[in-house]
Amino acid sequence: MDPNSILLSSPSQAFSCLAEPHMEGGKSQISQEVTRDPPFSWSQAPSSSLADLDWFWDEHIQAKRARVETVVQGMCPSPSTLVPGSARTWDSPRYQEKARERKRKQSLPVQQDLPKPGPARDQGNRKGLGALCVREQFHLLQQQLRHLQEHVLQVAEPKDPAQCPGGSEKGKGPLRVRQRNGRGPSPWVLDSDHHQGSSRDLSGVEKHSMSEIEHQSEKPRFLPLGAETLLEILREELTTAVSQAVDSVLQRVLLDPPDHLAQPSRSFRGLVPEGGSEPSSTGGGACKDPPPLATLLRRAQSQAGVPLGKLSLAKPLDSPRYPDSPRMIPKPYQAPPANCPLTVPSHIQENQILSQLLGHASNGYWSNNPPQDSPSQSHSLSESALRPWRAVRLRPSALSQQRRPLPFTSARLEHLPPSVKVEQSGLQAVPGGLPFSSVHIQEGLNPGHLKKAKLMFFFTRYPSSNLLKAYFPDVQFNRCITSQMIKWFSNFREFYYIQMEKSARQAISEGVTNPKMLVVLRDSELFRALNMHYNKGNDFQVPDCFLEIASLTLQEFFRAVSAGKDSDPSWKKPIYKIISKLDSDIPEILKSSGYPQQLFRS
DNA sequence: CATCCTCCTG
DNA sequence: CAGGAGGATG
Repeated sequence: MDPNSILLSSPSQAFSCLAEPHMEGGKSQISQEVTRDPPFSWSQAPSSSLADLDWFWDEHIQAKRARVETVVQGMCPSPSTLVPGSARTWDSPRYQEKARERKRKQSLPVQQDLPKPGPARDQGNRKGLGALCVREQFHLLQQQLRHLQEHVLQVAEPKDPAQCPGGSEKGKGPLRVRQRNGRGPSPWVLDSDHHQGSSRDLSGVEKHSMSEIEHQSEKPRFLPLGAETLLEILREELTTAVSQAVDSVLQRVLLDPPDHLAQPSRSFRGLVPEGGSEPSSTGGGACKDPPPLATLLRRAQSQAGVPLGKLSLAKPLDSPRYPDSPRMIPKPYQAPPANCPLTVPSHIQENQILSQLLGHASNGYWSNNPPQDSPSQSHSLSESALRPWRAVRLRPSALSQQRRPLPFTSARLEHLPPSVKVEQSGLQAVPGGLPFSSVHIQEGLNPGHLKKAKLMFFFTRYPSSNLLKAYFPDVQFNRCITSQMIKWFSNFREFYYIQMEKSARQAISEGVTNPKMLVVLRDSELFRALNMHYNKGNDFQVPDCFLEIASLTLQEFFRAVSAGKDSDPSWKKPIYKIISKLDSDIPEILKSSGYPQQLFRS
């Protein structure tokens, strides 16, 4: 549908048709629109509306509106001051809306089995073929472990036993240091060229199976504080690194035959045997191809970098500050090598993985500097005071600098081709009951899981239960747990959509007419609200693809409301449907079993 | 019948 | 966020 076709010269105009008591006219118009909308045929408008039903729906709608309204008003105290004519938009005349609303005929359980074009759908797992590969991978890992161990030993060597009475500081010291060193590449490697020696703590590592590393908890008592600290760090890092690496390798091997290295997507296309999941056409893409909006996205994408001609609306907003560019500076996670992660030989990747993991949080998602956007935040503060709907902004030229939504740095961590989403339930179930991935399965869900789920929401709004199982290997799934988690996402969605609708309406009340003008930026009100909700503490770098989805959602709401679709009781359904198709792949880091804990130390 | 989704409420 | 209702789907 051509966005321009729904553009209205003024927002008030958009709503005037609702406000005016054109009962008949309005109704037919709506139903027409709906019916001629092929993709959303489910929102068919049964034209049979009884008089009493009208009344019923009037109240119903009123209630609903009131809800949103209160929310909006909380943020937009005096919209009328901005656009005089728009004040009455969806506010005052809401009774008069011909509540042609028929029964809550909302079909479309949206997600359900919309064959998620996404990679993350059910994949068959191929066992057996990978045995050889597994071996190979293990060798590699072991070698790497050996190297690491060498470093460890060097550092671990007791310098002067007498100096260290005992690890009184053990609790805090390591943690502090770890946080400090969190980013850089293996810190200890740098200054560890001395001290040969052995700590019983680590000497046995190699002999035991990897998973046992975790159990080697006794710590060398007589190490100098520095060494002890390093040891502590190392041990933890190694534990997570190894388990993660092993997990990934296993997953890949189990799910993907050896030929996966060269042609990831191909190898999987043939695999998707069951689950009605259609062979993902996305190949390597993160955000799957969104059929409906693909063009829109692409357009936006192609527009990026092209100086927009008339941004008269935006300019006033931005001019007070610095030019847009600073805000657009690529975030840390715009990893350069992310381009060709899949073509890299696996062992290289393996190395990178280990070093990265050991380097801790070198995947750009973790922002150790919470005030990441501090510069812009300070601005937006004052600015938002002036502009209630700061949430939306004209599409800046630099938006979506890296349009390919999935070039996260973490791609380097991603063994699996993006299109390969492990959909099996955890690794515990690995054949042969490998001792690895000694995940401490626990009964219920803890706050860590909730937090993780929220972060996952940045990538997937409609996760399947299988996906959830795959990403929470340390959770013993049962009906209850599954439902609860699904409920979580449902709640997330609710909040998300409410925010979107709110912002869209605000934009409309501000006189915005072109949906393309609406864009969610990191310093926008909307973003802050979302970030606050899903990423309290800011310890995660919100992926750009989420911003794009958010922008899209916003635009869709804008269009719908502008077109008066919101008089249809199920007017949101089409939007839900669209959004449900735009789930992205979730980076591997989020899958690691030990993940929740890692969050809490930051 | 089971599962999931939205909406509403507390 | 959890519960529950009502509806859709397979």
